[in-house]
Amino acid sequence: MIKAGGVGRGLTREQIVAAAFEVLDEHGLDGLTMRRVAGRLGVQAAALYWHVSDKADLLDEMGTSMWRTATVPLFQEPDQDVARGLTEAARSLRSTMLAHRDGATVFAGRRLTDVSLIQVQERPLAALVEAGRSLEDVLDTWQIVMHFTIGWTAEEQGVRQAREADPHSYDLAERDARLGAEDHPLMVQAGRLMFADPEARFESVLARLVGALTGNLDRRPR
Amino acid sequence: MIKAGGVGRGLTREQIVAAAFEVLDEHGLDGLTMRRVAGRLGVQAAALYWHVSDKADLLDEMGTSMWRTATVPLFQEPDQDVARGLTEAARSLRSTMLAHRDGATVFAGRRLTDVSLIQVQERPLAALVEAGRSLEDVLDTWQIVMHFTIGWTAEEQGVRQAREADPHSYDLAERDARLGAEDHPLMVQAGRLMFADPEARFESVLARLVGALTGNLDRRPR
DNA sequence: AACCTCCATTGAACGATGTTAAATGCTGAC
DNA sequence: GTCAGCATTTAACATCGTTCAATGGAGGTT
Repeated sequence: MIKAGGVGRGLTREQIVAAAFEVLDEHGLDGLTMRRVAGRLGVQAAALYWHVSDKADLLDEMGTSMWRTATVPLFQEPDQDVARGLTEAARSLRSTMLAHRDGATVFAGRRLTDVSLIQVQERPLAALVEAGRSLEDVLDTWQIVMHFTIGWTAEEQGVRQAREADPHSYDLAERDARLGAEDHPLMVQAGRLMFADPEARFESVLARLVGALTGNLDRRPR
Repeated sequence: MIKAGGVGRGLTREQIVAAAFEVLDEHGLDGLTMRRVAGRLGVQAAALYWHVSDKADLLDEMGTSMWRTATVPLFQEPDQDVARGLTEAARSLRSTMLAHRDGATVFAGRRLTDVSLIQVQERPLAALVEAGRSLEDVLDTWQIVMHFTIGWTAEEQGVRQAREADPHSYDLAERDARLGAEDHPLMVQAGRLMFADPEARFESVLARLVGALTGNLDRRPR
């Protein structure tokens, strides 16, 4: 039997994770089964358990992998501009989550164990501290932006995928009717805002958040 | 057979949801099975499917229920103080999620369908708008705080439960060793900050966020 | 070249899960 | 007292994660 890697010699954890992402993108999180992952590698399901202790272990590794690719840009020389550094990090995290079906859900639930991923944060944090802020301050800012980005993207992706599956599901007129449009004018208008051009809206809200957190004194956005 | 409700008359969706929460608190999200929920009601698993179309449907209903109790305080006459209104909402949401095992995970993943829960937001949003802000502005603020709270609480609860299961798992000394303490002084110090008194830390970060979002912008024209 | 050892995978099975279909019981209206 | 239809049971299916003994094979040793 020819192995997917081509080289033929035993599986690796990375190959399994890669195959798992392919299955995820194709069948979604509910369709991500050990047998399917194994099948894609030309192997029986039980073989995976030599390299991976659990399905949870595999999912953790997937989350870790996403965090790894999301933080790659942060390895570049740290940005002196605090606001821009935060913005870049948030953008990168969002796009890595959006790159995979159910990516936000997979990422959000997992616990990242790999120490190197914690170590990654040393440099960007140091850059912020050097900019004259306390560590606690920097930590708060960092975590606020990260958590906001994860939560935001999770919802954005949920809406996206529900729309792809059934374009009718977020139909505005129907929403208005269900809502009782005349009694809830604000929510009607809010629907217009929330479901239009997610890219632009994320950028706008992110700019607002980062601006508020870093003190947008010299900022004249756009 | 005596029904759990006591009245004996057919099951209700609410009873099922209540039983599901009991199972959730006792066995966690992984142990939340249809048979166990049914068992707690003195009923066979298949009986649930008369009232509930799916397990996903049940989970959605659970999320909706949590959102409902979280927004109860917002029904009181809307707070004129924008900052305090946001703070109250965030606190309420966090404590509802913490009230159930894996509560944050259950809540975060779900899609809320019940229109009344969207309608709830009309009043607090109106209060904010009346305070002289644009709807878009208010919506951004609201969503930032909500998403931050969800993401933050999910992580907080993850750490909490991991510690309960194995107090060793977040041991600081061990963490330092794994990290390479001398090479990552900031992350060492960060660990001290992050894992101490979650209650106080949430309050502090929330105050910081709400302050940044409302404080300097309150009087500023958009 | 034959042996042996150990790593990696197979084959087969187990229990549990979500879900469905038909059969059955029960209740309230007539 | 009969009947319709709502609600539940019984029984089964496919599939899932996971385990375990058996097996294959590659590489070093003799």
